[in-house]
This record gives sequence, structure tokens and C-alpha cells, in this order.
Amino acid sequence: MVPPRRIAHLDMDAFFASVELLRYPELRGLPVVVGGGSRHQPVLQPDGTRRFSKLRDYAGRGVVTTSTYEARALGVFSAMGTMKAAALAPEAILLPTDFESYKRYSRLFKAAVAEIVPDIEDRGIDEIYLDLTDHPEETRALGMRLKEAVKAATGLTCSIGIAPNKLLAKISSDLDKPDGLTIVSLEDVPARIWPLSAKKINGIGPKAYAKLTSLGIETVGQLAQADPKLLQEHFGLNSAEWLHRVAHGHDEREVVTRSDPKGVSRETTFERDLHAKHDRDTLSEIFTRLCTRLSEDLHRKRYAGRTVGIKLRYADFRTVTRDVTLPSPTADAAMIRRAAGECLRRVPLEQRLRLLGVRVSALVPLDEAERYRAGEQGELFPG
DNA sequence: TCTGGGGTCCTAGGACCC
DNA sequence: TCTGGGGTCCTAGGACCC
Repeated sequence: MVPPRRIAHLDMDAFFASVELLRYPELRGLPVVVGGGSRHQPVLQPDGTRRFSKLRDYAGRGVVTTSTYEARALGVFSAMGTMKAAALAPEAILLPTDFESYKRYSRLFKAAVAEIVPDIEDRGIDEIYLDLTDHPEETRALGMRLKEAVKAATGLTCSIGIAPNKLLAKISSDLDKPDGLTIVSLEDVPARIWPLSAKKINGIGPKAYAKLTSLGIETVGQLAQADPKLLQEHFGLNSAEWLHRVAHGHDEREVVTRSDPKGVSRETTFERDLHAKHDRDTLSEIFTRLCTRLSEDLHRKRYAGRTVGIKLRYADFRTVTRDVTLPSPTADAAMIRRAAGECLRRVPLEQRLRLLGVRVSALVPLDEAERYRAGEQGELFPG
């Protein structure tokens, strides 16, 4: 019998907003929303205090990226349109998103954790998984030590869930937010996990959840007890089996500490909808800039890719993509622009557009791509 | 009050090859 | 001359996550 694993999920509390509060401590205790554009930079006044924008000052198409717990109490959550948030909480403070700062704090907290547990699975800017199975320390003491290390390195709190697998660890880290430490075993699943909404499961999003509720399934427990035949009819065999497994708290996925990027992309939503003919010059400029930035990203990350694609979104929010695979990988702005331009010609352009994106995938390390190109030119394999 | 930007993974059909 | 079956690559779209 294999002993259960000890997997931790560590999630920073209201990460972007908390980083902003370190910089502007006078905002502590107030509803604060991160998500505006650069127009909403705080202004230092002659008397030394800062003047902040309010949500009601916002006009545009952005969404809320994070809100403090005080703003959440007013109904303002991540991914909500900022205009809608302004209707709910007009007096809330609005701050522009400053990714460079968040990345800096992200590196800080990950480095602090790595001092204690070196193998980390990155799950984005503000969360990680850890495999604690082989660590000698007792679970709760280790969890507390991780939290203290993060706090000492950043001044920020996090919430940690520790469980026999990633699925349960992720759910657990959310059970006692903020500043929580929750340990859940497989035996705890009926009492602690089954009462939760099925949408707490990582992988059950809005579509799947809507389908489940239409079948009378709202909680994880109801999902666990659901008729497998019924699930299979509505979700297909693979998804039905997955739903059944996760509802019982089963998940065998490993903590993955190394992975190569699959694709790199740049996209932008226009301030107003643009028309391919009427706004031709503007669009062309934006298109070229996206390709240039993408090329810079690729060079910085040292990758090149063989597949170049575009994404566009019409005013009615329909999204289409086109892509083309080249004979050899590229990271060059002009090559990307040419290939993406070909893709653009394969898509209907009568309707107004709200978004344009460019993507490079099928990535290989840049030096490999350069060797490949040298080989193509006969330098590596002459004759 | 209409819905950002950066990703991953899955499905499904057709081309093409053996 | 009525028709197979498996494998891989390419393309498009969709769901989901942070």
C-alpha cells in the first residue's frame, strides 16, 4: 500500500490589490479595484497626499483584474467589466494594473518558498503547487513555515491547502481565505468537499456548471452520487469519468516542475470597434505593432515557432482564428507579419472588429531554430 | 454595464502516408 | 472498379484557468 502524497497549493491573497496596498498603505481598509488603464495613475498633491481615481471616473472596455476584500463585499469581482463594477461601487478606488511590480513580488514569494521546498509547479503569477511527500517536517508546521517565509519575503499573506492531490489541495487553499492553512485528507471529502458548489472544482467552468445545474446537480456531493449513465449522455465518456473521479476527490496528476511554453501571443481590444476598410491605416499599424512585440517576446524568451496565427473578435463578440504552418520556425517580426497577413486574408472582414491578436506556436528554442536554418542553407550539412 | 490579455488542453475533421 | 485501418500532421473552435 502506497502512503498518500502530501500536495500543497499556495495561493496569494488578492495578489495584485495586496501589492498595491504595500505601496499605498493609506488605502488599507478601503474598497480598491485594480484594472484601470494608465490614465488612473495616482497623483501626488502639493500637500504630500495622493489623489486616487474612483471607479466612477472610469470609461472604457476593461475588466477588473483584482479587488480587495472590501470591494468584493460590494459585489465587485475579478473579470467583471469595469463599467459594471463602477455601477456597483462608484466610490471604490481604481488603480492601474502594474504587471512589472506583480512579477517582482511573484519572483520574491516563489524564491522564498524554494528555500524550503525547491521543486515548484508554477501556475501563473500568484499560485504554485508543491509536492511535500518526501519532506521530513510535520504537515502543519511545514505549512506555517511556508506562510511565514512568504510573509517575511514580501509582506504579503497567502493561503495554503495541503491534501493527497492537486485537486483537493487547490480546493482546500480556498476554504479559509485570506491567510489560511487548511489540511484535508481523503476521509474528509464527504464532510468538507461534498457540500461545496461543483464550480469549486478546477476544470468545471461556467458552461459545464450550467449543464450540471440543468441536470439538478449543484454540489460536489450531488455530482458524486449522480448516475454515471446520465453524465455520460450529457458530457461524453471521458468527461463523465473525469467528473466522477474528481467528485470523489481522486486525482493522480503529478506536480510538474519543468515545462516548455507551447505558444506566445499578443492581442489587443480596441478602444472602439474598427472597420477593416474605413480604419485600414489604424488597423494596419496595430497589426504591425502586435507582430513587433510578439517578435520581441520570442527573442526575450529565446524561442521561435513554426505556426503563426491570428485571432479576431467581431463587434458581436464572435471569435475566429486562422493559422498557417511555415517550413521552418521563425521569431522574426517581418516574417510573422507576412504569415499573419496571409491568415488575415482568409477571414471575412465586412463586420466591425473589437479585437486583433497574433500568435506563434509549435515553439522550439531559438538556438535550435538558428541551427535548423543554418542546416537549410547547407552550412551544417554541405553537399 | 456588455465581456482584458496571456496561456493550456481537448475535440474533430480532412489530408496524407503506409 | 465501390473501398480498410492505423498513425500523424494541420487547422478551427471551444472550454477553461490565472
